[in-house]
Amino acid sequence: MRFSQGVEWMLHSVALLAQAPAGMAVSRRVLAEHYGLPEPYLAKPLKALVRAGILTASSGPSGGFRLAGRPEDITVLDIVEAVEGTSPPFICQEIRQQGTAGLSPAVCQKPCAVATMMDHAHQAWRASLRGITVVDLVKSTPKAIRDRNRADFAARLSG
Amino acid sequence: MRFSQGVEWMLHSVALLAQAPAGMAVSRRVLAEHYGLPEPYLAKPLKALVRAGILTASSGPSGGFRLAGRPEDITVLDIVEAVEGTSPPFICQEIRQQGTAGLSPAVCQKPCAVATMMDHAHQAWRASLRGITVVDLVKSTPKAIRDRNRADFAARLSG
DNA sequence: GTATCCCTACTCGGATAATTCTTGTCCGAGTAGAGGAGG
DNA sequence: CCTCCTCTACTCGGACAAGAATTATCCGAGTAGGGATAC
Repeated sequence: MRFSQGVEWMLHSVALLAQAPAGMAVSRRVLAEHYGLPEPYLAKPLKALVRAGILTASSGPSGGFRLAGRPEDITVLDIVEAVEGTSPPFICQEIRQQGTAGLSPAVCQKPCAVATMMDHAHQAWRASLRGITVVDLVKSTPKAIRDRNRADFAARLSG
Repeated sequence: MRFSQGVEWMLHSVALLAQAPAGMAVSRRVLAEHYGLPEPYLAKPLKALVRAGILTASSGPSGGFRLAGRPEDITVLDIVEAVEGTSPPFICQEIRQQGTAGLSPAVCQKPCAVATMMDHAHQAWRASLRGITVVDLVKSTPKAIRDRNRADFAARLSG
């Protein structure tokens, strides 16, 4: 059980987009070069973020991606679920209703204890990620790096 | 991102094994018929539980699987991690060290904020599952079902 | 009647194919900006 | 000098292969129990 790499890529990319000057769009190519990632495949998770309403995309020269809303309103959970999907990792197959000891559907109207507890754990995981916003992510990065990113963006705007 | 089906199978199977009379071994075939599962493939996750020390296996007639320890000492987390592995779903690839904006290893001695928070969420998930034992699982099943399981095991012992 | 031996049949364990999902890649549609021509 | 038009080049989006992990399956090694036999 492992998350796709797109999760890490998008968490870092969104944090980087939050550091861009207001109104500036960052292209897929710039993101790929910034982190040394395979550029074509970045399209897949980026598109997922656009569909989820986290990013907006614009075409043409000086086009690219930018945040759709305020960084303090975007949680890490939003990003992770936009890439990985909202489906929980554990999906009850109701095996208690099958086999020689199969239970009648009448008895199984309430979810079984296994499914309930796995769901509780999943909600605990979600709550942990929902408590962190993109602003928190940016604040956690060392100031020297943020300064360098700012200078990098400024150079791109002028050049 | 989805758990393998073996997780659900083993959670139910261990709960069922906990209801068996002391010393009685339940074979793979009985488990498969009980839940209507593909019998040959049950071997894989069952073997994982044996390797993890949760179950013990015995060969020959009247052989099968039984709990290795007391049900109150076996947590749900033990079972899930025995089947799925202990590797966390998010593994930091340190992309901040790559690309044109790659950071020097000296700056990256402390894990990045993304990895730290994903790990916190994973630990919250583990803590939730660690708080539930097999005894809790059995107690959560309706009494009528437990009685039927007990009668079923008794019939198997005599017949 | 009892103890011993053998044999059958049932068990788990590892090695082996088919399928689904993630990963990686390519090319086409669309658009904004730059440059040149005309007024 | 200003405005309009065209053209270029850069962008995203969807469709297309390759590899890996999960799912599913088979057959062989080992063992415990039952039955027959000898004492």
